[in-house]
Amino acid sequence: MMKVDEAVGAIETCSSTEELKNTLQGIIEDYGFSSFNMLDAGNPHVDVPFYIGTTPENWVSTYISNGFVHVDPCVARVRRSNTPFSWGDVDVPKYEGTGRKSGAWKTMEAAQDHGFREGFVVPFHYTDPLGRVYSSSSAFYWTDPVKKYRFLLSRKRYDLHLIMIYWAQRAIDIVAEQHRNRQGILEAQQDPRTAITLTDRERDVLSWAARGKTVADTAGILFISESTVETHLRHAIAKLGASNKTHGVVKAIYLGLIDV
Amino acid sequence: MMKVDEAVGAIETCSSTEELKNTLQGIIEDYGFSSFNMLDAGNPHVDVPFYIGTTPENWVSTYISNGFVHVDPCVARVRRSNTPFSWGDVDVPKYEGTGRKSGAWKTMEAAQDHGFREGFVVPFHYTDPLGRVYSSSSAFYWTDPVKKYRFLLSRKRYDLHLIMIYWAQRAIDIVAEQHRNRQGILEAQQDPRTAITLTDRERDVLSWAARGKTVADTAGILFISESTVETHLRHAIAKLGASNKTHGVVKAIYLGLIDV
DNA sequence: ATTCAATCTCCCGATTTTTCGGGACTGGTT
DNA sequence: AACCAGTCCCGAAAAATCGGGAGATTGAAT
Repeated sequence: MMKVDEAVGAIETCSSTEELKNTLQGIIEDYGFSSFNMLDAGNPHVDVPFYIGTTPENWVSTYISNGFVHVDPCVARVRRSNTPFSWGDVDVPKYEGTGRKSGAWKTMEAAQDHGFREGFVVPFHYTDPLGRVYSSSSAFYWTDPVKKYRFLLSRKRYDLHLIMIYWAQRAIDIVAEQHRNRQGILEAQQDPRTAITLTDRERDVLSWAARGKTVADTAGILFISESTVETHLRHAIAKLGASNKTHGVVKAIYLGLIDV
Repeated sequence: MMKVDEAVGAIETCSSTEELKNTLQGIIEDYGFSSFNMLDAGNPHVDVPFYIGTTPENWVSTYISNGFVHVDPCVARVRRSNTPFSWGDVDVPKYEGTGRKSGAWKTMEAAQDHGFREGFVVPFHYTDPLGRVYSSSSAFYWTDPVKKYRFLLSRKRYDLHLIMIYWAQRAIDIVAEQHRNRQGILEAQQDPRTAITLTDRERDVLSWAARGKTVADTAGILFISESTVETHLRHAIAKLGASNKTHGVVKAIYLGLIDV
């Protein structure tokens, strides 16, 4: 079996989502899983979130058409958790044999019907270069006897976690890069000669401006006069080639010059 | 040397922050590091963030009294990254040899002065059970020759990453539990990502504002009166709970409501 | 020791822009 | 009928922008 650092190395050399998908499929088959998928779990109200995976088409379409994203107990847990878990460990409100089945219950039942006896889910929370936060859910699907799964997991749980973290990261990077290339937002500024450098104070006033503070507020916070804040702000806006405070703040954020 | 799963096992049995601290100190000494710390890196405007670590008291006080939290390039990188890195790989705005030193440069210089030759930083982004998102920065400090560090890292980088993830998680869990006991249960807030819906026009005016356009500019572009643009802007700012145009634009970007 | 450039600090006055509180009319949808 | 999105207006107060100027401090280079 492939070692963890070999697996991660293989993942990190991938340059397309297709390649990435095949690489991971190879790795997890090694461990005994049948397929996997990874989806953006950030927003419960989106019907068809971002998705990559190798699970059979009929399972994907069942999942989507039944709106399981909204009720899947695994996805719900992923949003509030950081530790990997098995399907078997998720507590689904017991079906009492009477009344209506809960959405969570239906989801798990449908997975069983598709031959998935167990699954290993890895939550991954991450920030993009703008500092925006996302959550993703990755699942490995198991079709063999559960007993074998238990044995595997007792020994390889951390390996799987680590591999999935690096895989998810790589997937995000590739998608983000494609998006950047399509939109052409952030080129140009790579040349160190033209690179913009703000002073500490300029960054300070921009950061506070980004948080909605007025000049007067910022002056109070930084313990300097309003005139000084205005001066820093003017210099920063000029350096950034922006046309006003709002534009300056947005540019600074996109260039990674300030955090908010 | 302790195996990874043993280390993680040891971490997961800890029940107090003190115990946790000692456990990790033992583990990293095994790897050759001198000390470590972990701090909340959520936002750059907090003076004394949550902190646990074993770094010498004089380094901690230097770090705090100089306000390095605000300018530390490692912390800045952690906020927008998910992959571990070494201090040596952080690009500090080159010191041009003239004028003042930037805060980032001063921070790295001070670390050197305290005998830290290298460091390994692990970002960790996580959600608590209420769905709130945090970022933490963990650093392992190295005082031996750098060459030995490079060698260690080439072989143990993933082990260190994994250990730190589980450690950070355990630290958060313990602190959260103590906090709950003291303060009672905090109510979960609505996820702002799903709660706010802007109308098409509101998004339009915000997008143009993000590009630096004034109300008059936007009115010309959208072919509507200035009054209308103002109205849309006011509504958008109110919906976003922002305090002015700049704040509104920043919030909208972070919530993924507008693209620029 | 001197010079130099960058940074940080502060002020003035005039103009432009934003912000805030109202209100009002239209055209769809539910 | 009620609601929402979109459109438009008024007036006054608050804030930002612009283009100057100017002294203090700092760290590096000659």
